[in-house]
Amino acid sequence: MIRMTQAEDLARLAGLLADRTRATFCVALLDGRAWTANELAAEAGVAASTASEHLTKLLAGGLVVERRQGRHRYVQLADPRIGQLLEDLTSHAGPPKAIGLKQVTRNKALAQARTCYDHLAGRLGVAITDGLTERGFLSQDFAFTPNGLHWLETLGADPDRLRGTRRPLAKACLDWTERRSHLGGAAGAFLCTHFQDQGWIKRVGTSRAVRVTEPGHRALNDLLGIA
Amino acid sequence: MIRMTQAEDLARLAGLLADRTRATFCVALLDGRAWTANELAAEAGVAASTASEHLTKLLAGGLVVERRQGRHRYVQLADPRIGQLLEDLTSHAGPPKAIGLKQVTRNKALAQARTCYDHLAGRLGVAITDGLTERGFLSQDFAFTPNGLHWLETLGADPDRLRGTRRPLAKACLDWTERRSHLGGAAGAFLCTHFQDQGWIKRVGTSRAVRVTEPGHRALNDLLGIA
DNA sequence: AGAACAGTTCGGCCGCGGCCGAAGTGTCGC
DNA sequence: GCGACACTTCGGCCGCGGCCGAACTGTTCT
Repeated sequence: MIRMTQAEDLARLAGLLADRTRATFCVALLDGRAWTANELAAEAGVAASTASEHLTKLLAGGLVVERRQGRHRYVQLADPRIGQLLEDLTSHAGPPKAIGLKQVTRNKALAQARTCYDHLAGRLGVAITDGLTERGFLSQDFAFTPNGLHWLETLGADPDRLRGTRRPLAKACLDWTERRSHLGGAAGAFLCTHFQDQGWIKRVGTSRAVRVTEPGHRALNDLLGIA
Repeated sequence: MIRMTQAEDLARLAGLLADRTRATFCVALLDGRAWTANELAAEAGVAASTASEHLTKLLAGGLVVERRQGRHRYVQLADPRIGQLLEDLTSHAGPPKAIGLKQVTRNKALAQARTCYDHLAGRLGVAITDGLTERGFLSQDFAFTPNGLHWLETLGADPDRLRGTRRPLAKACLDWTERRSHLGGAAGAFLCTHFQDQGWIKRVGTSRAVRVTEPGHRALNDLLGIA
């Protein structure tokens, strides 16, 4: 019976998500960030030891990948396709009633513009990345050009200080609503906080979605040609 | 914490599939058929009482719908989208290695032409249905016209005998690779066996996929204008 | 009416798996 | 070096849930 194993595989995969704590981990990881084990433990409200065991299972199941770095264990979703699958599942998982407009528009808002850890993702994130590339500020391999560094300075950034940390100045971060890379790294984080400080974008409620304000639309158009 | 409930919903949905027996049920139901409780119990190798409990859970979870008929409880997937979701899951659930070409072509073969219980589904199934409709053999509401009955007789069928059973002669059966209905019922089953007897189609290995032979191509073109 | 059959409910058994705290390993910073 | 910290391993507790057989309801067939 070959089909038996198919059912078993399905059960095993589903079993990984069938636990409150592991599901909480996965939902958290949907933001695309790499989380540490302790952060996830706190998010789900369980002991570190418990979280460690769950992460080992998720890893063995291939849902997440890890990156050991010093005494930290960073974990993130293994593959954009896993993120897609999780989002499909959660969209079916909602309460049977009220499948309606709210969820859809909420998802649309997230796809439109959201934060990914500390920088901008979604359609807005890739639009910014495209704008930077078109203007010759960012090279194809996600490195800032001299012109790009100057542009950052005009916004009030100090490239040397941004580069002082371990963190790379610019980094490609994969986005699965767009299936393309957007700008992460120290520069991505700077732009996100700067845009917020200027009142160009506003967080929607407590979610990860953000909204571009009226002045924001004008500024982004002037700066990067984003309509 | 609103996001908590989201994780809980995900865990609840996954929990439905996280059991060997329920997963076996769902994989079986992927053929689109409505199964009785006993059939499913036999398929999974559990007692009828156990199957009954599982079906109640799947029903409550909205994964399946039931149709009570006499002393039978027919169960089938609630929605083509559920079938889609299950297929997505099983494609991720396979062994980590060998994700390659084989699976893809296998799925393509299934989408192309397959059996759905005892009749034909997939692209071939809907092509046959279209051919019957275009030639005026089948009405829009899936009933055979006088011409259609005569056509069945020319193939060697006995419409009166086919109608003798409880089973409807023609029945619409929803197909989720095509997202349209194809011909089920006694006539659908007759055509499937007849095509096989004539050597027009051949089962691929032990799977549900079928392949149209060379003579089959010619015959189907002559009979129903299927290229 | 009686027998056969499909499905359901209930009680009880059993094992799996999630949880924690305590103790242990490796890393970083002073 | 020492303490602080991130994480892991282990032992033990506990409850949930899957499983069955037995008894029951309701339908169909003769």
